Amino acid sequence: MPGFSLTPPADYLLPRDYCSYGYFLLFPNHWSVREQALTRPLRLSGGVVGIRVTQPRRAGAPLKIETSRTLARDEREEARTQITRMLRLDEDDRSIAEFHRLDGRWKKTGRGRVSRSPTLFEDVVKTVTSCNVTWPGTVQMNRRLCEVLGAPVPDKPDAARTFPDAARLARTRPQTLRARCRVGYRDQRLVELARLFRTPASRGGLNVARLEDPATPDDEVHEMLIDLPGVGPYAAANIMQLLGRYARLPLDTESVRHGRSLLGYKGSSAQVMKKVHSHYAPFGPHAFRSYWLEMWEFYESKHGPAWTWERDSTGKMFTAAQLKKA
DNA sequence: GGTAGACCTGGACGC
DNA sequence: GCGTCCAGGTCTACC
Repeated sequence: MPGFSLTPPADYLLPRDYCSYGYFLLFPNHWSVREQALTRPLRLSGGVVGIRVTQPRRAGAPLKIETSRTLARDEREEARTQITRMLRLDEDDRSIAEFHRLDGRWKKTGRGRVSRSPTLFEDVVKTVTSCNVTWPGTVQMNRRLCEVLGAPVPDKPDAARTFPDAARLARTRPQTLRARCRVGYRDQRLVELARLFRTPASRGGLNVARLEDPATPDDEVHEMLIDLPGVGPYAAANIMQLLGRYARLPLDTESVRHGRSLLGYKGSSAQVMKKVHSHYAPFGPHAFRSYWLEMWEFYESKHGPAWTWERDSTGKMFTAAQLKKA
């Protein structure tokens, strides 16, 4: 199998750092528990390619990237960029060290990276499909978006199809999204979202470069995100953490549950949310990482390490009823 | 600025 | 197996 290798940061451990956020369980991602390998298709300028990522069980060991076809040099660079984004290999070591200084609980395990998607568009759509729906619904929507609108990996009919890009989603009829992808009332919003990604900023579209520029102030990024269809305060804060901006907390009903059961807060949902917010405020620019890793540790205490979770049977672990029981 | 109610789907539960 | 209830964040209308 053709491929290439990628040198990660010295502390990088694929199972721990990739299986660190729920999106690792969403199509078209697939984590093989048995092989401890990530597979998924990527969309490159020369067409779709299937990738398989593995790492010897040693922090910092080179990542082995196997590809379903031989890539030209520029395509390999594209794949490298997307994989780097997805695995957060570009997360500044100093940022992780600073986080560990602020919240010493994670230094020993080395946790700090939270995985994401190869593109911002996929992250935004995944966030919108996680709003106002239980986790199995999110799993279903993402699976169907790929099955209905994704492109196949050439010569690999059994492989997952790509996540639809903005161009594909922008020309899909809302009725198709609703009927075949089961996205419900999100149909029109998703199409509008895709159109905003497709339209140049000079013609009223989304300024993606400005959003992804680390020099853009948090407040400006938040303002741009909150204007997007389907994006409210929770989704905006979540997209911000996916952009590497960890100061804001995407608080939802799960946060309230966490605040009550683990942090011992009492009162109305709004009061508990306020208290949860204050609880993580001392972690400043790394608040989200403290919050999220605490939540993740709780899930793992109930279900074992995330790298042992099977994608196709995990949905039911995170229904509201199961979490209440936990 | 704050809030009530609609939006849509799938899981849970009772029969 | 069927019907009903409920969970979930965003958006709009209204005060």
